[in-house]
Amino acid sequence: MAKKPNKLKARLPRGFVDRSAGDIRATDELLGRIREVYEKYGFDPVETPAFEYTDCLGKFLPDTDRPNAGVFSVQDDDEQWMSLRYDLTAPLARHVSENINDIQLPYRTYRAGWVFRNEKPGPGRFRQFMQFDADTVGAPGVQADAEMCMMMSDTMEALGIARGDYVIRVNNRKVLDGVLEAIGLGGEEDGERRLTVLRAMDKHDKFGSEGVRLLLGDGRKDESGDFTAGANLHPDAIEAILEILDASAIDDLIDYTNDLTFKTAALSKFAINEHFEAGFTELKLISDLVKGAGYMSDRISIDPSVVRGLEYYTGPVYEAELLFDVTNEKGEVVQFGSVGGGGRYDGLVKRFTGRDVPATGFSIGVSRLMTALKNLGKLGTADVVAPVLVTVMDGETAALARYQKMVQDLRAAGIRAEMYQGNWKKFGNQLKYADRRDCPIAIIQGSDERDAGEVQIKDLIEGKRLSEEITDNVTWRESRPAQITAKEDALVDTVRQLLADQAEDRRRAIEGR
RNA sequence: GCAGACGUAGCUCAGUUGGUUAGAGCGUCGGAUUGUGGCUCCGAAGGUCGGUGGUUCGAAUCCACCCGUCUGUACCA
Repeated sequence: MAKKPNKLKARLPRGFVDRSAGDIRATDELLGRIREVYEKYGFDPVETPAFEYTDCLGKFLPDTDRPNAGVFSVQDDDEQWMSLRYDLTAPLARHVSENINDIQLPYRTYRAGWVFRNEKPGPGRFRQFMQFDADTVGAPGVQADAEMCMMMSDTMEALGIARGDYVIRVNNRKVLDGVLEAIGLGGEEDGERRLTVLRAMDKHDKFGSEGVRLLLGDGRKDESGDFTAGANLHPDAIEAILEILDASAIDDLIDYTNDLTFKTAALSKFAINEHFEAGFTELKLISDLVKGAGYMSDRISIDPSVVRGLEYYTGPVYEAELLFDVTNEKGEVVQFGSVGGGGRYDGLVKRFTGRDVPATGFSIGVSRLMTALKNLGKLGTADVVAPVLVTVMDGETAALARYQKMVQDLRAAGIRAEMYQGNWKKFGNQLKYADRRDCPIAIIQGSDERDAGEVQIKDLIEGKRLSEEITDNVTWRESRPAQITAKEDALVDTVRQLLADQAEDRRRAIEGR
């Protein structure tokens, strides 16, 4: 037997997805609502390309065959390495630096875009995803950070997430640095262990206090038997860090009525140092600013356990967390974590310009947020009605022109409409097409109707309901359920009325549920 | 990256201790019905059994390696 020629296998690279009409419409709606908030705060859009020279993106340098795992990189024909952006912050720093003389600082700007990460994909975790960022560049004061927190809060509520269903948690890198210094990890040589401790703290949500205790101590073995080395901290230091993680607000840890002192048992064994105090002062200021503007701790909460962006954040860091349960398609509650975050990055522009250009900003994970909102039913249910289908019973040019005219009249009246573009000779297929496409109405005009100056208008939704009561095909066909005859010049008005009735039925069905 | 589980038609899955031509349901397409969706009936298409190599008279089945999916974990700007 002759082997069949190998057909090309149609396949998508792993970690990438095609987006459906529903996804695109839902995303557009989401982006629109976020944009409205940013615009109201006085931010302007800017867009940068998907590719950047690799060295401009940050820590990855093109000195090996592949610049690094984590980024998608290619070599240009002049042999310079370029990479797909993995966030929107580094490209913004490049844009500002390149145009520093033309940009009026402080520069308030927002942008949405696809970013790419070359890492292991998982459910709800892709190698291409969308972020929507806002940044203020050239603003040194923490009032800029406070504004970012308030804007994140407003954004959550603009998306229909009720107050109490989310919280913006704020911390400061300087506080964490101070704690690390206090427990004896302040030295140059302790960089790696500091990272280990911070990563362990970041796992608190996932593993709980006991898991973190292991990671801060000897290490932890996961359920597959794989072992993660620990930070080997002194037991007093471990307890101190766990006190921080278990606190829900900074007031639980610090007594600042007179002198600044730690309240809790283990932390009290350590001294408050300069870093800690500087960080704490900034946090207190942010707290006072947002409270002054009416944002209480149910919206923006100072929380010393927030760990983010270990590499480049220099001061305040903040993240938006959802507090309601998010379930997956199997109905299981999933660990959702944050849907957005940011912080102050005073060093990024300086890398290019040598000038101190302090900046702060945050990023919303659009794809993640959309998953959560979809499960909450807060988005994407604004259904778009499929087009009215004008069927074709006669392929003669004059007849086709007549059908086209009907379609154009409907469109001119603002009604989505299309003429059947498949093989018109099989009429049954035209209605089958309309049915599967969820068309609300089909228009039929054969020679009989044409001679009488009439059209048949078929309510496909009502017809589908009636079909449940009819069991034999002859009756089904001859009764022509939910079909009315109208004069051709009344086509648009009749369709409009029918669509309005259908919309009313849908509204009632939703209310009745 | 590390550890484990899994991989048979478009989808969900059968397939005996290794034994002839690998099956079912759903879906798709065609017909009954060339001017009416659904139901019903009839028929058809669709498979390198994830890939490669090995053991064997003989492999979907046993072995090795590779690829992919899922779970956990590491990294995550």
